[in-house]
Amino acid sequence: MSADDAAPGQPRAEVTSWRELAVARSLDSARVRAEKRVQRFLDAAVELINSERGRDFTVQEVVERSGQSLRSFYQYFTGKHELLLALFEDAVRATSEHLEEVVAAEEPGLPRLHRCVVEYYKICRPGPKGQAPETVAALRAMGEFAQQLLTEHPKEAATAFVPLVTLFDRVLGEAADAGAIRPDLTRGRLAGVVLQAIMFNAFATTISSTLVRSDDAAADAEELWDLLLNGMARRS
Amino acid sequence: MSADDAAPGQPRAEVTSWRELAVARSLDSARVRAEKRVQRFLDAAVELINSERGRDFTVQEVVERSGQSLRSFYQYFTGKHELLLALFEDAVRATSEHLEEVVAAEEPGLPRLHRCVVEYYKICRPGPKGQAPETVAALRAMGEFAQQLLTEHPKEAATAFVPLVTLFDRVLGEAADAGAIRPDLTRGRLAGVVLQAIMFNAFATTISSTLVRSDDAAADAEELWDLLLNGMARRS
DNA sequence: TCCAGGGCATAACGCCGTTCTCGTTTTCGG
DNA sequence: CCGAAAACGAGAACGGCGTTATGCCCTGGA
Repeated sequence: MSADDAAPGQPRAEVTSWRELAVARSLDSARVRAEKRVQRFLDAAVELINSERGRDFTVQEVVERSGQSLRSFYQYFTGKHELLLALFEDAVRATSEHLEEVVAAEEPGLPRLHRCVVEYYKICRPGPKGQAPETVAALRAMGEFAQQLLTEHPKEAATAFVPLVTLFDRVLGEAADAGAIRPDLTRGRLAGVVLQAIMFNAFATTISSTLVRSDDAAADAEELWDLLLNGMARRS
Repeated sequence: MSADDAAPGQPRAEVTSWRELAVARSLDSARVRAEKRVQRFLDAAVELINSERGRDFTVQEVVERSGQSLRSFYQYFTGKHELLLALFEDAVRATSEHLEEVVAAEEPGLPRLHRCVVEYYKICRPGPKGQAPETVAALRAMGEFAQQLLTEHPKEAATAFVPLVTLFDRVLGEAADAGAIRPDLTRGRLAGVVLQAIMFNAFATTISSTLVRSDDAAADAEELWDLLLNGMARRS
């Protein structure tokens, strides 16, 4: 998938001969065409996935909506799994970029971390309220897939989550530098644990709906943040 | 499905005539037979589900392994979904009973809560180490289904989780009575949030495997407990 | 003995992911 | 502009799986 797979092994100086340029340009034009087609599949899938009865869309539907053919689909994706993976990676990337923008407005340290947690919670939480871009909203619908990916293909999952993990790790690092975070916690792991706690608590808000009921996403987000920050122990 | 659907609408005194007794006895015997058959299906499914390549077993396999027929299967279950639901309910029930036993040995309050959290983490965490009864171990393999259930059928999910939620709520209540828990947290919700945090962090340990790697389930359990209890904020 | 119901085996149906075939269109070097 | 090669579209076909339907056997009670 990478652009620079020209040299198949041999170490070679960066001779930019006209010949190579021509080849590269030819390959490039083919590649942009291919990428355009792939993108049409991805767009169609995104439309389907956050279209009310999403998530369990069929390959046929993607093909029809994208105005292409089944043959093309299997020429670009080895299967539905790979499409979902690409979708998920895009959603994670878009989400982390979105978070990056939103969070930049807060001052580094605890306020930024707070905003980060609450905003991510709101993105993951299902509900009609969502003016986020479609690609970001798609993340919501992929909770189930995320779970499956995390358990069945940990390697791929970890790769897909990299943008979000690094973002959280960075923001956590800023907060730690500001002296707001306990210094005895394992850095890298904390980001993952916090991310998971937010995601899955937002995805499934109803595990204790027999005891408590809530429709206030903002309040739930704050409560989760409070729990993550302060823990449940009574201060001594 | 219920046994007492004898009176189809009319209000009737509890006349225990011999006629009704006979009918009841006949129905009872039919019911125990039915329950035996259902149990055979469930047992077969449990065997399959924690048999290495579990989770995605087929209805045919369940039927074959149980030595019964497809027809019988669809006579007792409306579909595969219902089988999974029954399996899940059993797993939750068995797990909460198991936890109840283990936890009874600890003194009420924080120690019991700690044990509860750590033990539940170990049950949910995948891995070769598991001398827990089969029914309990089955819970591990149903992480994906739990997620699906939580998002697509919140009502059923909440019902299925009741035993675990009430157990955790009780233990949390004991700890709160002992003065170890912040009194300003919403009681019922806390149980659900804690349960979810443990479950999904145990199910998917690898979200940040690009940063940190760990094979020590006990240490991870303690770390999660520490985070839940004390939060990530530096003590003032 | 008879017969009705429960149960088994198996075929069949529909959905869906995936593969294959065939005929057409597009691309690209010369 | 041409011709070969690659890409593409439309749709049939295959296989797995959940679900339903059919036909036969075996048992148990009148």
